[in-house]
Amino acid sequence: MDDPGNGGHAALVQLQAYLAQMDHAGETRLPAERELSESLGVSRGDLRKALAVLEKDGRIWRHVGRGTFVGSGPVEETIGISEIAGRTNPADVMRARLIIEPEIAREAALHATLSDIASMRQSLVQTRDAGTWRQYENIDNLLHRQIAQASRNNVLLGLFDVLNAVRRTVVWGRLRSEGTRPPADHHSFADHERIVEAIAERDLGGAAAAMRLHLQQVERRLIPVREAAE
Amino acid sequence: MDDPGNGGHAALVQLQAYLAQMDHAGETRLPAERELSESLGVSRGDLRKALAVLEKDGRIWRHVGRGTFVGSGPVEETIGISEIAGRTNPADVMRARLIIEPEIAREAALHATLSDIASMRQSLVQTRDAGTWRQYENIDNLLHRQIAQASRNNVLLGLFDVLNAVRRTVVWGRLRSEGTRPPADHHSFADHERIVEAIAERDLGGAAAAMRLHLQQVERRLIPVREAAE
DNA sequence: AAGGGAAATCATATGCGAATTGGTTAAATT
DNA sequence: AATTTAACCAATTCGCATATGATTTCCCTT
Repeated sequence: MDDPGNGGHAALVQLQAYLAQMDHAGETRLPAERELSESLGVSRGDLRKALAVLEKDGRIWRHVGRGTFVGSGPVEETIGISEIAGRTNPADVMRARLIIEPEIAREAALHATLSDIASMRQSLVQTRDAGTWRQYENIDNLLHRQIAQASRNNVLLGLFDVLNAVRRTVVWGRLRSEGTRPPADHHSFADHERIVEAIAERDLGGAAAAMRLHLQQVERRLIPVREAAE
Repeated sequence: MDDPGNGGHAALVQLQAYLAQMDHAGETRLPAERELSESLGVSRGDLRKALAVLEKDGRIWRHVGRGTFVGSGPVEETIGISEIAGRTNPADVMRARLIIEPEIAREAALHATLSDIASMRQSLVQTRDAGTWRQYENIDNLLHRQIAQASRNNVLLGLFDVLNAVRRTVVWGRLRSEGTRPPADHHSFADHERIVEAIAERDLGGAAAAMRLHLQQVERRLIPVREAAE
């Protein structure tokens, strides 16, 4: 039993027993390696070998400074916007918007309450009254978020917020010339109205199509034409 | 000029000048109110009135403990998974998956490299070899993420990660009975193979359809039937 | 001399208290 | 009477001490 090379195996057995006993208690974090090695009566090296096996097996999860946990690892609690934004570009952001926002509009057409729709219509008026591009963009942001909120699906709303944060980080600084204001015939005004009207009429496909059209207009404006690519 | 009631206006003018001078320097954070009021030679109360005007206008953004910033506010740098997960339910998560994952599969069919596809095929084999449900779920997770990675769109990949983290938080603890292993005729095996094959054949629509079918199977398994709702 | 274990060391993460900052209220001053 | 000033509150950040997993070094046993 004390053969060299079996020490690791013995530690693995003891550790598995410990895990089974602990898993029933609902605890997910196990003691520090220094304590556990002494508690189990095995060397820290052997304990680490056993832990490595279980980690590769996906039964535990280790992280420096935090500890060792049972299960498929503590779900990453927060995600960094800049981590995503740092490795992408405006084209990919638009692609992602074109994928999820039309479907969000579709869900909104299905689930929006009358008060949701009233809020959207109020934002529509405010976009036309915007005196500066900055004001316009704020209200435009608000309107798109109101649509996401009207989907009554907090997961979609959360994904929208992430996407929006990434977008604002990626295109940061790309401000339109200050002082000027959105022209009265700006395409977005009509686009937005079509979207809200489709939602109000519970036209699921129409809402999705209107949103898709709107985003394609924005894309065309943001990225120089590249017809052949599609 | 020293009329009472005009003090606020004077402060607003000075502050706007300060903002214009600072905005060109690229700095987004302005000094603390106590310093700035002394620096501009106005009372803190008047300064705060001016700041309130600019904030309502969307030109600056204030947050306790952090400071005051120019622009439409410092983009929220991190988003908490539990904030999303705490206000949702498995049905909404599945809904969101059904919206974005098929489209991710479509993008993957368009952009996947040969090495991407090879990795997926390897995961396919491993899912069949999984000895426990826990192992199976780990590899299943990996496969879905490989597909998202193959889209070559880091925004979509980031959104997938968020969605995945939310999913794992929402259904946390809903573990299948330990010890048993996935049956050989588990529907996911065939589903996964169809998805990967469609991606390998660059069949965009097929990949999306196969993924949608797969997720609908999973949904049916997770949530008791509710045919009438659709 | 070789192998293995214990201790030292490193890099990362957390916890806590002090300092900072916007928001609010009370006192003081003119 | 009104405004400025100061004091206080609540939320946030920052720095330092501590904890933890990873890695290296040293020493002892055989």
